[in-house]
Amino acid sequence: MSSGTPTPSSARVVTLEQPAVDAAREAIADGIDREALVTVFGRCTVDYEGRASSTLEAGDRHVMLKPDGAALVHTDEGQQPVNWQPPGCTHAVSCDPAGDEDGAEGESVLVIESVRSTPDERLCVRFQNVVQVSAFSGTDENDIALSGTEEDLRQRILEEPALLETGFTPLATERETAAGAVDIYGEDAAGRTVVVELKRRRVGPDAVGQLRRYVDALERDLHADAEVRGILVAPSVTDRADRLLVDHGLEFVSLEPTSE
Amino acid sequence: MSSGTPTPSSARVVTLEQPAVDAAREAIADGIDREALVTVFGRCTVDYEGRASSTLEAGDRHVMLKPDGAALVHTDEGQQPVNWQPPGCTHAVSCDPAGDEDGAEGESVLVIESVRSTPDERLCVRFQNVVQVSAFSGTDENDIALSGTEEDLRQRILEEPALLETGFTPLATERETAAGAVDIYGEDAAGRTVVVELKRRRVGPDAVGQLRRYVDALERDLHADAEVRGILVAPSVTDRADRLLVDHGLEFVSLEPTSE
DNA sequence: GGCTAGATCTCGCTT
DNA sequence: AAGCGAGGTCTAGCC
Repeated sequence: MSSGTPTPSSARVVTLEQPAVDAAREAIADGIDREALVTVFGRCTVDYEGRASSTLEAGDRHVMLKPDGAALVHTDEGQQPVNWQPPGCTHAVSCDPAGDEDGAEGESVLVIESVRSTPDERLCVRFQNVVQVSAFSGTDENDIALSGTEEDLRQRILEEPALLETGFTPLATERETAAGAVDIYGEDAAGRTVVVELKRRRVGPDAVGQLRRYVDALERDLHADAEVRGILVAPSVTDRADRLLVDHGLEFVSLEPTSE
Repeated sequence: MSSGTPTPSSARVVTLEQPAVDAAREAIADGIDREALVTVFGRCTVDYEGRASSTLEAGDRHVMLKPDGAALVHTDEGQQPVNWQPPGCTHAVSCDPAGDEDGAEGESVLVIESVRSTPDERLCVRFQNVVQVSAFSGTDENDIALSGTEEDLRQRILEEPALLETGFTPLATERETAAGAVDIYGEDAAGRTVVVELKRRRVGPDAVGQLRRYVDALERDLHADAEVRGILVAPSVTDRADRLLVDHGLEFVSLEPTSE
């Protein structure tokens, strides 16, 4: 399928600049129908109601509607969208009479709504001015390959258990306890039960609490005076987390997800 | 400053469709210089190296470069970008000889790099085909107004402490302990110290661990046999969290951030 | 659908 | 710069 020359992309775009409201509505509706990725840039207000509720007065923003139902409203700042809707929403576009101070005007505004249920949530973007509408179609067959995750750290220990400590033997991953699944369950050189909690980066008090719950649960499960060791594995810990570890008789081993 | 008619937006856009590599490079560089919000859609590969590392083979994606240094790479699926760079990065755009199988070709590809330090991180997007380049300029003076947050829940209780329980008296918010700041610190009708942990939504085991740490820390701080009550306030709790509450002698009060 | 925990979490705040 | 916790977190996996 692939040749020496780059595969010519089948990607397409339809772009409108400064469109009239109705032309914008049509282009957006068409893009949604064609399952394109639709973007709209212009001056708009944004209202959200659902798990919480929010309002945002007029400003120039970039709106992205994805064919899977996701919606994103971006300002010129921040990595995160100022408003959004998760995948699974239904996008709708329409024209409304301008609901401004002068209701008698013949002007109309472009309205984009993204709605979902469970939970009921609605995002409404009203454009006073549309600067650009684009509808992108393309293909993306490839998934991202990521390394340096907690899963990599787990693999590293399973392949070389001595990294944790000499004589450590992993017996299970995701072993279930009354408090939830343990990252690595095993035993030490002396045959004592070991619970290992993995974190890909420096950890704070939360991770200690997690490990503590697993150790407590296992000590009950395994009956009586069973001694269960809890080991937190991470690149490093904060001071407060370290104090908590000591207070609760838990241990720490410094390891990173990947070697170097 | 604002009149009866909608303020004409000063927002502008420069759009190129199917640009030659060098024209794309120039438009993007110019947009970055002008502190515009720049978007590029086309077939690209993406490489990331930093806190973790990732690679992504060719596909059609939407790239957004923000003037604050943020970079986002979106596919047609998901609310989250497949790759990104946080605000504070430096964006750079250039043309490279096509690094494909046939190195002798005169073709060149468009390369966008976003780099930051602390931690050292680099994102590199290589476009085989550029379908559209846009550079948006606009203004956004307004901040979002959000309600239904934990802060709203706090205000609700401070204004009507009896919502927690009859006779409750708040004494401080964000009261510092050895384990961190407590959401609400107060005392009950009998004069006993009360620690309140707030959550805007249904909570699991984590929140119980948090409350537990605060109560433990205060019992040590306040000396000896001081009895400290810990109350978790949230709309609801999971079964496992409820069991943990009971096990550790903690209490639960059901409250939502806003009244209906 | 709910529960649990991870994430290159991001973001804001405080030290 | 680091620590800490909130978030409309989102997302994946499992039950």
